[in-house]
Amino acid sequence: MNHGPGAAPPPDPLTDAPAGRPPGRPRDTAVDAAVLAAARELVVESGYGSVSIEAVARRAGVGRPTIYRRWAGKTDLVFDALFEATETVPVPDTGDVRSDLASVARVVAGDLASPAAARALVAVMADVGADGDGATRVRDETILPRVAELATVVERAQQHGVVRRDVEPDMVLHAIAGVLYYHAAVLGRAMTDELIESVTELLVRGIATPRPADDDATGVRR
Amino acid sequence: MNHGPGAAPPPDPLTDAPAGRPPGRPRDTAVDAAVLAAARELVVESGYGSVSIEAVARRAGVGRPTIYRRWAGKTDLVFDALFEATETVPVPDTGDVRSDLASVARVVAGDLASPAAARALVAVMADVGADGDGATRVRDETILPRVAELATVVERAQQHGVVRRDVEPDMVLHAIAGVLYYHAAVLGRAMTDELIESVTELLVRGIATPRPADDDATGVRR
DNA sequence: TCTTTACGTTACATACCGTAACGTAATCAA
DNA sequence: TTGATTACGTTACGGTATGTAACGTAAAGA
Repeated sequence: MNHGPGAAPPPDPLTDAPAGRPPGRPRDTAVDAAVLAAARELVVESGYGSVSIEAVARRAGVGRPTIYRRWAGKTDLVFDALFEATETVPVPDTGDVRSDLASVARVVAGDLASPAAARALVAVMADVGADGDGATRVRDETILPRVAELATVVERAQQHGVVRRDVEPDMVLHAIAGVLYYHAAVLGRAMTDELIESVTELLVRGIATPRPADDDATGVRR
Repeated sequence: MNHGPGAAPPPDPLTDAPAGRPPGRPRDTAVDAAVLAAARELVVESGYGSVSIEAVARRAGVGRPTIYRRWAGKTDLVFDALFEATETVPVPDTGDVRSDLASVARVVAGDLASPAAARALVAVMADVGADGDGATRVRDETILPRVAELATVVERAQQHGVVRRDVEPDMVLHAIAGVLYYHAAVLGRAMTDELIESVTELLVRGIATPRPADDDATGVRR
C-alpha cells in the first residue's frame, strides 16, 4: 500500500543524513486534500464500486495523472480517504471493563456511522484482499496495531481477575468489530445505542470470570 | 435482484392456472450452468473486483448478450453464482445449546471456507448495498429467513431456561456470522476449529442464564 | 407453415484505465 | 540570473469493459 501523501522525504542511504527537502517543485498539499475529500464524497454518494479515478479527478479539479503520481490505484486512494479521517483515540480506562468495552464499541461504531462508509470500508478490504501483496500490509499496519493497543483494556481486566485468563484479548476486539461491521455492511443497520449496548452486554458476560465456587458456568446442558 | 434462471413460469393472473411452458424456444439450462460455473471460478481465481461479464462470457463459451438476458449485471450474477452452492442445512437440535451453536458456526464457516469466496461474498454485499433497491431484497429474501430459522436454536434454549430471556435470538446469530465474516474477509484468517470453538465459547457464556442466587453475573467492577 | 423466443455474432457509442509526452510553474543550488 | 529538478494540467494513446441493438439461425409449440 502506498499511503502516498503522508510519506516523508526518504533518508539518504549513503550519508544516513536526515535528508532535507527533495529538489524540485514540492507537492501541493491542497491537491492532496481536494482529492481525498472528493474521494470521500463520491464513495459516500455512490458507493465504492461506482467510484472511478476519473470522477475523483473531475470533482477535485485535478488532472488524472496527478492522482496516479500519489496513489497506485482506486483501492489505495479510497483506503487513505477513509482512514485519514479516523483519528486515533486514547485507550479508555474507566476502571470498569464494561464501560471500557462500550467506549471501544462506540469508537468502532463511529467509523461505521455512515452506512455508505461502512460498506466502502468492507469493499476496500475485500478488494485489497484480492492481491496477496498489499493485503497483509494493510492489516498489519492499520488494523492490528490498533487492536493490540485497545486489547490492553482486556488485559488490564484479566490482571484484576474480572476476566478469564483463557480469553484472548484480541479475540474480544475482533468480536466487537465483527459484529458491528456485519450490522453495518451486511445488514445495513444503523449504529444505535441499543446495538452497542447489547454487544457490550454479550461480551462482558462472555468473558467474565465465573464466581469462585462455580467452575462450570457453561454447564447449560438441559 | 433478479435471481434469473431459477424463475419458474409465472402463473396466469387471470385464470389462476398453473400456466404451462411459455411459447418460443426454451432457455438452455446448460448455459445457466456454464455461466454460473465460470463466474464462480473467476471470482475465486481473481477476486470479485477483477471479474467482468466479458470474461465470464468468454470462459463459459457464451455470447455476452445471453448473460444480460438472464442477469441484470455483475452483482446479480455473482450473487447467484455464490449462493447457488449453499444448500440449506437443517436446524441442529442436539439437546445442548453449545453443540447447536457450534453446528451453526460450522455451517457459516463452511460458506466462508475459501478466503476468496469469503471476500467475494462480502464484496457482493457491499456492492449490493450501494443501491437502495435490491439491497433490502437480498437481505430479506436470503439472509434474514435463514437467520430466523436458525434462531429457533436460541429460542428453544430460552424455553428450557438455559438462556436469558432478554437475549434477542437473532442477535446471537448475527454475532456468529459477524465474527466469522470479519475473520474471513477483513482479517483474512482461515476458519479453524479453534476459532469456531472460541466464538461458541464466548457466546454460550454470554447468553447463559446466571446461576439462581447470582443475579449479577456482570458485576465485574474492580 | 407460422409465431415466438433463445442464441451467437457483430457492431456501436460510451466510459474508464494506466501511461506517455508536452508546456508551464515552483523550488533550490550554483 | 541561470540551470536543474520536480509538480501540475492538458492532451493523446491503445486497451478493455460496458450495455444495447440488429441480424440470421435454431428450437419449441400451434
